[in-house]
Amino acid sequence: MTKDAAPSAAGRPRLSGAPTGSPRQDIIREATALFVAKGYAETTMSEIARSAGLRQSSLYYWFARKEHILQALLEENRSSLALAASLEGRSGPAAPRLYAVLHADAMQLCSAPLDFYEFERVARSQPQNFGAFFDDYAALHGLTASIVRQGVESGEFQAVESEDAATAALGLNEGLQRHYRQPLPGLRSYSAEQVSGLSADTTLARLLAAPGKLAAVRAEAADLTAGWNPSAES
Amino acid sequence: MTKDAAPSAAGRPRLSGAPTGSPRQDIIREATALFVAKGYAETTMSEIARSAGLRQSSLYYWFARKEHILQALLEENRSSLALAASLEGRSGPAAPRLYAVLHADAMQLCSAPLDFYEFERVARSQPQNFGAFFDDYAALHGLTASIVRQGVESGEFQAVESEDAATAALGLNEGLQRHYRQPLPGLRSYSAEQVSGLSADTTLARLLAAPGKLAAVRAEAADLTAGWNPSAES
DNA sequence: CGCCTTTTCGATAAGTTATTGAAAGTCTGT
DNA sequence: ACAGACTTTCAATAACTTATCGAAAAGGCG
Repeated sequence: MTKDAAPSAAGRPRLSGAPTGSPRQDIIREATALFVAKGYAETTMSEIARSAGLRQSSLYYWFARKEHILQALLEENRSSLALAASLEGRSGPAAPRLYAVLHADAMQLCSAPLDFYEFERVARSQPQNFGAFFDDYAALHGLTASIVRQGVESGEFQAVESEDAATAALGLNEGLQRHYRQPLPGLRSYSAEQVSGLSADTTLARLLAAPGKLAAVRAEAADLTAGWNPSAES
Repeated sequence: MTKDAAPSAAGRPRLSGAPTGSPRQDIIREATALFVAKGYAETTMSEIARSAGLRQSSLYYWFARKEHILQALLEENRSSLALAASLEGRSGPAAPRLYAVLHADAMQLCSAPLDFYEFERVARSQPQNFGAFFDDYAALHGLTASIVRQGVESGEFQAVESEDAATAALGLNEGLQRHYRQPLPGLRSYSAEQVSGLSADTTLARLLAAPGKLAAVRAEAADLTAGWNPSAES
């Protein structure tokens, strides 16, 4: 049941006559487009089925629950954690590493198919299926706090409590991604790059012992991120 | 239709025999408790009806749509805007006034019956009914930016773009309220006071030209807020 | 007493997620 | 070639949701 992708032409043919490619991937692709356009809660299984070219009840052959489609989406979005894991253990000043991690996380939050909070809501209602989500978050938080601690110990950063600083930094990322996804009426709207820059700038400006170095930190962070390939890590 | 509160004993008696006090207020009260406990989307009209002592369909005599109950809730939660409006025009240093506004806003976000993002989601789906929500937000943002600008001009703050700083400050409040309402597994949990302090501390530490003054600012802000009564303003 | 207003109720429509058993193909072994 | 197993799809339907409608049950008033 729920095989990954069977390009075989077996099974009852579709009424729509549509060419049955890789149903699982088709469903994920169409669902992603709909989630992006309308959000998770507002997208119905009937709409996904119509887009993917089969009937609503047939969807449940591939995904027993609506949340499982979301779960399949999640597993393609873990790159910022990999970057953080890589940069946490690297030598050199902490500030550019922290900037790179925060900026990459914000960019990922902005470009993900789903609003972070919508994702979190679903994850919380299905803890047994989304344990990886919370594990990843806790790991990212821990790595962020670790980089902060390194910066504090080296004197780059002011003397802050590293766990709280990490919570604030990630919370700022989450709060600001909203302003990219859903600009509030009457306020200016931001691009993903602007949101990510604002968030990382704000956190670093708060932490740096020498605030004048922010521009240099930003440039160094760009070097760290350049050529980063999430899947090419040990 | 939808009268405010008619303590008259007219109308068909309830099957439950419950004493029909002020149905509208009863419904709001019970719905609030359920929203706090389970969230808006997960609370059904049937549950609200059961708690309030009438039938599901009878609810629609008092509130034609589920969102109207939420709308009624909103109108009791506008105190931080009033504080901001009061403090924006006041003389004296900007830092304590900004701290007081941000702290009060965070406290309100934490103590509100509904998660900010859940509220925003509903508001966005019913713009004609929730225009006041967006108006209030834009007003709070404008006042916050104004106080930031005052601080920049007086030299208390670093030279920042005031609109962006306000966006970041409010976004941090919104992002952190989540950590109070729904602590993520594996991370420490915060009280409302801790969340609000962390948020206001973080923003002010980022803005202040003299970071060492944060403790003093915090104390002055407490004085500004002390004895503040939302409803006693011109 | 008959009529109007207020409030509640039951029945029901239309939409949602999810289950079930049957149908309609391909594939495999003999 | 063909019986049986396997894969995939479908229609029907259950259980739940928000919301509407007309009827019912009271009080108030001429």
